[in-house]
Parts: sequence; C-alpha cells; structure tokens
Amino acid sequence: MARLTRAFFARSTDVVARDLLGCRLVRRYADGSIEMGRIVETEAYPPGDPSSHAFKGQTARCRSMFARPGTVYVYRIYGAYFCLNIATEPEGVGAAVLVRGLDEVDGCNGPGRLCRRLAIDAALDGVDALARGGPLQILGAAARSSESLVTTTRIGLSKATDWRLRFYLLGSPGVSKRDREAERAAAPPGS
DNA sequence: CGTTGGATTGGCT
DNA sequence: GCCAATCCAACGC
Repeated sequence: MARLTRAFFARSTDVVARDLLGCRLVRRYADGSIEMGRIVETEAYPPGDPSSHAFKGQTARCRSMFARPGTVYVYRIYGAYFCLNIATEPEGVGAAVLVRGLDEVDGCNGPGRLCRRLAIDAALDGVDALARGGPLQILGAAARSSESLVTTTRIGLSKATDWRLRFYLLGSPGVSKRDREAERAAAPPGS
C-alpha cells in the first residue's frame, strides 16, 4: 500500500472524494497499536459550497480546511459526536472530504460512529494524514476496487441538498445509507 | 418496515 | 437563543 502524496489531496475535492474510496485509514494509538480500515463512503465539501463550514471564510473551528492538503479536520457535531475530514485543494482554499464509512473494521458505518469507534476527537484536528507514524494516516488503495461506484446526494444538510457529492462503494457494509435509485446508475469498476 | 424526538455542546446571530 | 455534515431508542403500522 503506497503512501499518498500532497498533490493527491491538492486536486478538486470531488475527485479526491472519489479516489479516497478503497484507500486505507490507519489509526495509530498512543501505545503504538494500530487499527486499519478501508474507506468506502465519502462526501465532498468543495469551495463555494453553501453547506461547507468554510463557506463564509476561515474561522477558528474550520481553519484546518484551509491548511495544506492532507491536513485532518475534526469537528464536534450535535454535541455528542465527531466527524473526520481531510483538507483538499491548494493551501489557503477552504475545502475537505468527509470520511463517512469504513469496512474491514466493525462499527464504522457513519461519520459519528467511525470517530467513536476509532477514538477520533478534536485532539486530532490539524494533524497531517500523510505523516508516517502519526496518529492518523491514509494509505493508497492496494488494488483497484472491483466494486461499483455510487454517486448520490449528501446526508443531513439543509443547503445544496441536490448536489451529488456523496460517493460510496456498492455492497460494502461500511456504507451508512444506501440510495437504491442511484445504485441503478452506478458506475462499474474501471469506468 | 417507517417516522419521531431527545441527547448534548460549541459556534454563530 | 438557535441550530447543526448524527445516532439511537421508542413508538406505530
């Protein structure tokens, strides 16, 4: 499994969101132990998106979205949960991909459950997901996925609800919410 | 199966 | 105050 490059994350947010499917998320704990899962569901929050935290400019909360690509952005949601994102686009541009689901490890379907399961909280905000030996690292896909790619609308928003910026691998148990309609138009592998 | 409401806290108006 | 890139338990059918 190859390490990813800074340039991988510097591209368009929707492209990064698609290409992260099949990549491995590595969680390295303070005692040195690790857990690893495969990313199977993502959402893009590109520049100019009215539902993005970065839409109205940089604030203390979302500053990691403007940091160099590959920076981890973690925020608290609904008081009780955290969501994990990775900054995209060139440094200074506020954009990120939300990681919504993993498989190969149980209990990581949905962004809140994923963070709870892997002990991801605000302490990890701002770390570099490209750093070897860091608490959170993303590795390239081992092989091209044999699953179809489903493109559909994002979850839980009140703005831009028709933007098709959620992506998932058809058939994975790590997917939080399926869209049967979109699955009929799913892109087969390699397309 | 579907829908509904409560939990819980930081950021913004 | 109000509300959020969520989750879960409790209902009704």
